[in-house]
Amino acid sequence: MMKFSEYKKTLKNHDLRITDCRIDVLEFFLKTSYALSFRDLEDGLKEYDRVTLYRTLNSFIEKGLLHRIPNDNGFASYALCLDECNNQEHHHDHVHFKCNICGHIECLPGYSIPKLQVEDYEISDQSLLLSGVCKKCLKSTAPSEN
Amino acid sequence: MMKFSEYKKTLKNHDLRITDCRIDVLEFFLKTSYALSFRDLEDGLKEYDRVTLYRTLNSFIEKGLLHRIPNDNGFASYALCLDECNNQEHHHDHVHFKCNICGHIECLPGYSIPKLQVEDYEISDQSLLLSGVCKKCLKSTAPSEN
DNA sequence: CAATTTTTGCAACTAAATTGCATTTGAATT
DNA sequence: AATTCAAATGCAATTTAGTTGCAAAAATTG
Repeated sequence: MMKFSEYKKTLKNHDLRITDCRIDVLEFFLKTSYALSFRDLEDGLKEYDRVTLYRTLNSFIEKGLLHRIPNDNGFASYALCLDECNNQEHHHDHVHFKCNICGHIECLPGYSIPKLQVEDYEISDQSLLLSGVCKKCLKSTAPSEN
Repeated sequence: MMKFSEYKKTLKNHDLRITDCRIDVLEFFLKTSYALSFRDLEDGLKEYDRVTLYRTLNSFIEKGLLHRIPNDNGFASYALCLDECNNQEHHHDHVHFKCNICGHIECLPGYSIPKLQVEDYEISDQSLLLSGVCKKCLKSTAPSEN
């Protein structure tokens, strides 16, 4: 499988040096369907120092590879940006979903935020967080119901 | 003026004991048009211990008097709930606005979020955060422009 | 493969938030 | 209004999150 060289290409495209840590972090995000918290990273990649993981997250964000999703519990999580993002510009008009059962946050790339006009205000950015029960948890909690 | 007894009533209605600190915190929120951070509280109410302020915020949230608005800078802010909220149920389908000039976050109670249907997901709550330039800052930064 | 720049890991540090506990205060009851 | 019990407060100590400085290691460039 060619994963490794794909990862390298992705990092290069975002103006990031190729290091073991960055490759592992990138892979972690790619193989996970939901947004990861710092804690998730720390638990999943014990071979790297906390500080290095913080710095990796920050450089990924700075270079447009990740975006930060603030959470009402105070712990932000992070998800891969769609291809539109880069070093210069970030576009995050997509919708996030938080499941109240499993707690995972995910991006809903297919959906975009209905543009709202607010009188007397100039709106340049918007972020929408939905919550409820996600696809997986719906299946596993009520399989017989319908 | 009857403020004081109004405050008491509000606290009682939310199943909260009446204390000096709670009255002052409630008043602070009522007299401020934007959401307050913990820091705002700490600076504005120096007569109380930080710990007490933390606990006051938490009990207000628990009893449905305040809601927490996560901020992308990591510092949440807090705003009074509309009347629908109580001990049992929280409804926060209103819109929040963050001004990139003054940094203040406010609720936009007149606006509600267009209901989004997402296939395979059960949506129970939604929160929309807009950002841009608020009414006040628009006026003060470009008074001659129109 | 040598030179230069960036990244990493460690230790120390700062700041935010929580916990335990003794004391004080609020409110229900007599 | 005095008594009682539960809840709230303040302080000290602690935990947790995140950052900074710096020397060593690794990555890029030519």
